[in-house]
Amino acid sequence: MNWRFDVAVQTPAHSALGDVLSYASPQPVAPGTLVRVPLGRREVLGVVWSVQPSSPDEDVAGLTALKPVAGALDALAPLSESWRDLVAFAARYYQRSLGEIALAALPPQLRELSAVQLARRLKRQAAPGTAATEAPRGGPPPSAEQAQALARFEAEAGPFLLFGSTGSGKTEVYLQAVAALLEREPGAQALVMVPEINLTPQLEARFKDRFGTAAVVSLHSGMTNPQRLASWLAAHGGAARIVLGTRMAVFASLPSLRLIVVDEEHDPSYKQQEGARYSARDLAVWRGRREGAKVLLGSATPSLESWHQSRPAEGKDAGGRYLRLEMPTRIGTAALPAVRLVDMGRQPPRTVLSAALLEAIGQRVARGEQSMIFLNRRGYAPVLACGDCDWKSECPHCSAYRVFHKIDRTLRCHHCGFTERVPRACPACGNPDIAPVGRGTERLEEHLGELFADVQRPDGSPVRIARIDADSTRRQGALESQLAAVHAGEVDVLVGTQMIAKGHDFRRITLVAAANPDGALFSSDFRAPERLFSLLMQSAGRAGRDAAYLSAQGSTAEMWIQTHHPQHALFEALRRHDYPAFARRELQERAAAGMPPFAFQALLRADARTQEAAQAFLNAASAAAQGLEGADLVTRYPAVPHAIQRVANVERAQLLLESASRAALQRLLAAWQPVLHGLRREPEGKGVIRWLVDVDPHSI
DNA sequence: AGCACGCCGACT
DNA sequence: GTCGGCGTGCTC
Repeated sequence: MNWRFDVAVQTPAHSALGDVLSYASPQPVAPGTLVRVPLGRREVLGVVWSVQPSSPDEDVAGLTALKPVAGALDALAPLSESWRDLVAFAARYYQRSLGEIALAALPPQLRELSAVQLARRLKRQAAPGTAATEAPRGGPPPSAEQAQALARFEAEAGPFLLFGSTGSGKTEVYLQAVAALLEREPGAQALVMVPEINLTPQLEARFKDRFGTAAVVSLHSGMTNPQRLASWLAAHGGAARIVLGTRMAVFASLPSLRLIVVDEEHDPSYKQQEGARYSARDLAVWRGRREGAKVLLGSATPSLESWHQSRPAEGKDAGGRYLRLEMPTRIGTAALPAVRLVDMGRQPPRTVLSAALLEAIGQRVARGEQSMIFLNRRGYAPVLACGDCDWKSECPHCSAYRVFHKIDRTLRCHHCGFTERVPRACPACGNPDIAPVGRGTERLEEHLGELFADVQRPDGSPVRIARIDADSTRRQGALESQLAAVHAGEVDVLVGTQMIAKGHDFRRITLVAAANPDGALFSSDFRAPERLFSLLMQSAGRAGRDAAYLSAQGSTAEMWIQTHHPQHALFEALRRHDYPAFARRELQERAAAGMPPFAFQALLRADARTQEAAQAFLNAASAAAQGLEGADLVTRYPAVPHAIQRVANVERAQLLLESASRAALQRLLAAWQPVLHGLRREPEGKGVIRWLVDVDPHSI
């Protein structure tokens, strides 16, 4: 008897190959087994998707003889059917090949290991891991709100949206939910996801402290390949009770998965922005339902999708599918910071930091407290311009300005990386008077130094100003050491981009300011206000985290916002820390405009040498979509240039699809895929470098 | 995507 | 005479 294996291998997204390739084997294995198979001249790792008896002369895809499987990694338990379902769903939903998702979900080192090496590795790992899980240490007694949220979590099926303000103790709820699960079911597994690698160490410490070192493993791209393999094997073998990780962890093999936590579920990092553009949060919800695991999404500023999905039943509306748990009170800390709006229209022209804000920061410096100022623009100035002619520091390769970095006197393109030394004089007219326009974090840092030159700390020493952004933290470990300096009180005023807004528990910061957040108010990106609100709420949460410190100082926590639109509803809601009010308004606008979450979107993007070629491909694709299944329920917009039209001499264009029916959109995308592949060979596809489909795109 | 094969310019 | 440029095409 001979067997035919259909195997998922890492076939490229744009190849004409099918989802699975067929191989022959004299022996059957269970689906989900990892195998090595020949592919062209190389040998690659694959996942067996199905196995069936076959005759040796069987004809598959025009081939008369199948190549034999090179070997099976059968020391490893096969990947479960539910895992394969998750991979298959993600591949289908995000329009990628099965093998691409499946292989990306496995630790990279698995590709290099032979069956023998793997077996040895498994034996080594199994030995120490057999120790029984330690009994979890008890946590602090839950607050009334936490207890109530936990009680509902235990009683209902979910999925749940835990809406808890910063400092309300969401993490403690996660810990207790996991503790209750493990007490009831000692063999169960929990998956806990966070948006960023930087946030895993502190969370890992808390979980290990509660559940013991052996029970917890991490899974993220900052780990070395051997570490990742070890964690993955511990999860797959069931030895790890708790897996902490970033979005990639949603694909971890977890045979006894019973609980999935998605912390900061609104965070854009959950959406992968290259390759397979999946949303780990959405896949977590899907996976939870498929595997019967409870799903707990948590945020102080939920995504409007999740907020809408968790709306209570009202009148004729049956409500959303999620259950909302609310924890409005900040515990163990002072009240939320007072929000002060500064009307920049009433300030002298060209004011960078208003007199009132400077005064407030100065007072805090004098008291030995810390302040933090956000500006979402790194570098010294976003543009350099000639005073005589109309020369500006455009990037020759992109449709964007190069940013002036004073530190090394360079003009740097933040899109393609093209860097040159700053010219001595205008390259166009020779005028030596070329000047920076606008402000970045570098310039703000310098400006503050001048403004506070005479301000003294309590001990009479000069004020200490520091900056944290992608430039200051380029070196390995630089972020950690700079954060440590802030924690140690070695900094009085911290300037930075949004990277300092997230998660850091600074105890002595009492004032947070947003220098210039107006850009997002009238952005062409309809999600910009949502991101701004969440960023400002999160930033506000950095101030006054330690109530004891505040009262000892006789100080209060403040969040300052400099804006030309102090009456804007977004700031009004922020002033009252009222996310529900913000969400209500925003959802009304989205509903009226027929935008997500009231409609579903997908983008077709094309990159080409010329904008015409990119658009020609998209328009041909759009025309070819006419009449395909689902097309009647999907609106196809005309092809337009991307917001940043040219990057590294590649022209980019995109076409938006929108439908009130997710199913119709999915049907159209599925039917479109072969058409798009075919189009590349046609004259319309000439000059197209690549194309891609982005389902539920984040920025359009 | 790899990794071949394949057909034209400057070097030991 | 060969080393090597990346264009085109295939992988069960």
